[in-house]
Amino acid sequence: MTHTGLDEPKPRLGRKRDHTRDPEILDAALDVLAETGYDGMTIDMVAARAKAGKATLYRRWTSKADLVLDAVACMKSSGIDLDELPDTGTLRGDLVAMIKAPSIRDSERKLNVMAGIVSMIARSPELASAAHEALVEPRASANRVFFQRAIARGEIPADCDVERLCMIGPAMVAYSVLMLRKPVDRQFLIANIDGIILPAAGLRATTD
Amino acid sequence: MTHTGLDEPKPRLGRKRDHTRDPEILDAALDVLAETGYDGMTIDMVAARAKAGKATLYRRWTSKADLVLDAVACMKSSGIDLDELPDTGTLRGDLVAMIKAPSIRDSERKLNVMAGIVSMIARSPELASAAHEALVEPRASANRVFFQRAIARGEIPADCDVERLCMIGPAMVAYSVLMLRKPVDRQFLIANIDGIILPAAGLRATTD
DNA sequence: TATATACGGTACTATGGAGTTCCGGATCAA
DNA sequence: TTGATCCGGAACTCCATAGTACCGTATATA
Repeated sequence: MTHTGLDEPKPRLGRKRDHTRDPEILDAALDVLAETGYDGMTIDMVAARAKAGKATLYRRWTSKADLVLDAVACMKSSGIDLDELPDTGTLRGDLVAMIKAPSIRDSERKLNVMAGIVSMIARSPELASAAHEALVEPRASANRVFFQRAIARGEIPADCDVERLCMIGPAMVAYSVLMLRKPVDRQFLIANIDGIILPAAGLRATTD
Repeated sequence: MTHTGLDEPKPRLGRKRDHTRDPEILDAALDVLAETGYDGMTIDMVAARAKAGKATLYRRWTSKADLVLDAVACMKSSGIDLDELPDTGTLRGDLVAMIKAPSIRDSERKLNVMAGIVSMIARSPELASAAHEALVEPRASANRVFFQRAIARGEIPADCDVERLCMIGPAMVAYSVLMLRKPVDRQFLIANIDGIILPAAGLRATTD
């Protein structure tokens, strides 16, 4: 919700800027970004999608790059809430509990946004870290909690390579969506958990 | 090496087209593609890199899209040779034998090319299938051979989900390079084999 | 009510790159 | 040698889009 637009100075007179529209505009930008990629996206498209004037966009963001950076950064606060993670008592239960229709749609959208900016990322460290914070880190953090809980419970060995285990799910989803262009479903995610992640964590066939 | 350029009709008179330059030009296109992405790449860049004239490129390919499509398709014949796969007698041996410095460089280049065209792929089915054939399928095919051999030997269960197992390695590499922007090394790949792939295939700690 | 600024919308300018044309020189066949 | 076609290179046209300017209108303060 917070963004880095140039909205700090408080002018004294005249009509106030309608900041309630910022999220709508950023959301429109993300839609266009996911559909056409960074270079295919035009400011006119975003303005039209948000039913706003092009000048309005340039009043709030200095450039296309600035708008995209802000839009990507603002995805951080959507989706996974680290304070409300499931806690089912088992590693498998926690991982499965993360599979919900809205969560699948959310991660698919994030990946399409990622697809639209990957080629930029190599040339823009700012965008790279924004994308990492907003698209990669949230899900990795959630997984980290689950695996550390499982270690604390003695459910899996303490010398597990947690960072590597955290990658498996996101890596398989990203590969399926971006490389194979195959949308993921519940069955795919469950099979990843039971067929790859749990065995890699040292757990054999599920008894959950 | 074979490409889809417009080189069929044999003109009768005058100087012949120097087809030995085609691979150099396509290779230059791949370099630029990997460095700047599809939209960042200009025909002038490719021509300059290949020390060729822009007109020469347009004599051979009808458009930028055509050139890129051909360049991507031609990667198919580089890298993995399905007729010369290692056969060490164990699944782990085969997988480890695929890890070689040139192979790592090759797959890193392929992934950077992929990064440069992902956003196009959603809108160009032709490019999508070319990329799949050249960048995704070769490695998956090699892995398929290894897992099927292992099943035939009775080394791993016959009801293994081979397609899913084939994805793990490429998915982890792609995630590391594209999402985490972390180049892979031998240690990373070995850890993936021992920590994820073999356990998922039903093999416990390595005895190889 | 008067003033200042935001709004959505349209018209404009400036820039960069796709694709074309033309050049002098090189290389083939006859 | 000649004529056709290639080559690398440079100069060009054309178009899309980033970014700006201005319109009439809406909404805030004073």
